[in-house]
Amino acid sequence: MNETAIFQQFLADKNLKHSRKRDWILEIFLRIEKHLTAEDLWSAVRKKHPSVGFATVYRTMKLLCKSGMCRELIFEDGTTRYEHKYGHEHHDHLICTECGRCLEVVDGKIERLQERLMKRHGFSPQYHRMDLYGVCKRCKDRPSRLSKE
Amino acid sequence: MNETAIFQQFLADKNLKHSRKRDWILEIFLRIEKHLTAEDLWSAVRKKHPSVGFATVYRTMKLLCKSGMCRELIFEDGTTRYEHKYGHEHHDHLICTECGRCLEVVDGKIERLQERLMKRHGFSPQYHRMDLYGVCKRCKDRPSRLSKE
DNA sequence: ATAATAATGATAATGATTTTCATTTTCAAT
DNA sequence: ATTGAAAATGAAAATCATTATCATTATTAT
Repeated sequence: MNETAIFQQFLADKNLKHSRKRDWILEIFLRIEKHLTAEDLWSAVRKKHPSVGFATVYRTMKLLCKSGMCRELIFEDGTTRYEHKYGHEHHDHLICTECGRCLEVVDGKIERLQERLMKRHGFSPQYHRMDLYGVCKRCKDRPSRLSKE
Repeated sequence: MNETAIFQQFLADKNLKHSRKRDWILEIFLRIEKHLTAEDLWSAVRKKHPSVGFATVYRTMKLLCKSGMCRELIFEDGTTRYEHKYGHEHHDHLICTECGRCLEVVDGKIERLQERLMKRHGFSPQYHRMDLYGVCKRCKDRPSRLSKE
């Protein structure tokens, strides 16, 4: 089952209705492999479908989250962004503080140690979030960086 | 040098003025070893000093952050909270999803692996944030939990 | 004490998100 | 295809946390 089918199934299960606008929003969300704000997504959607209001984008994103198609992330700078979840199971983030580039990474050893750390403190592990910040190679090598400092 | 002295020094260095209200806010912030919202802190301050307005609390928290006395954290639920920074150098969080209890932890092995992971991807590590969510022992053992599920 | 400047409280403004409500769509039953 | 009930929608208003404005008050160096 692909993302669209799963979302349709989710709507059916909840006795919600299928709609063309939700299709459009999901379609465009899936096309863009970035961490988008609701605003970002709305402007992308409007280009093709100017009739879609921003409230519908917000409402649809909540449904996409519930259906497992996306995940809402609040970053250190306070922005709320959405990332693809289906087919991107669990991962952490490696974020460049210069250009904002964001890599999805997983490290099995760290995952195991996190679990051990929780258990050592008497916790039953559920989930976690790990964001690692630094300067990416591209930015480090860029000569323009020197003049900044 | 203690927190108060450091803050006074910070103000002096920036040619900012010392004030009684800032003292009160810092004093009460330091007394409460919890992750407080600005609202939480304001109500704690008002109990002793009803003349303090909320804008002053917000303004003072910004200064406390800049002076290294506190750190602003945005949690998964979207709330912005402040934690003590001085004398709590770097740590990660272990959060109970039932009761909200929050432990500060550090694991040297994880720290080292995080650094390695970043370097492997060409990043120069700067800082990171790791929040581990689970159910704490106290909540796990509480019989009232059974009836909830 | 004075003058200059920063700090403050009350209030207005902001920005992101959510809610309301009148209208339009969807969908299942005819 | 038509209908009717329920859900979805857009536009505007409401909300919530936070920040900015501005007239007044407090602090500090002189």
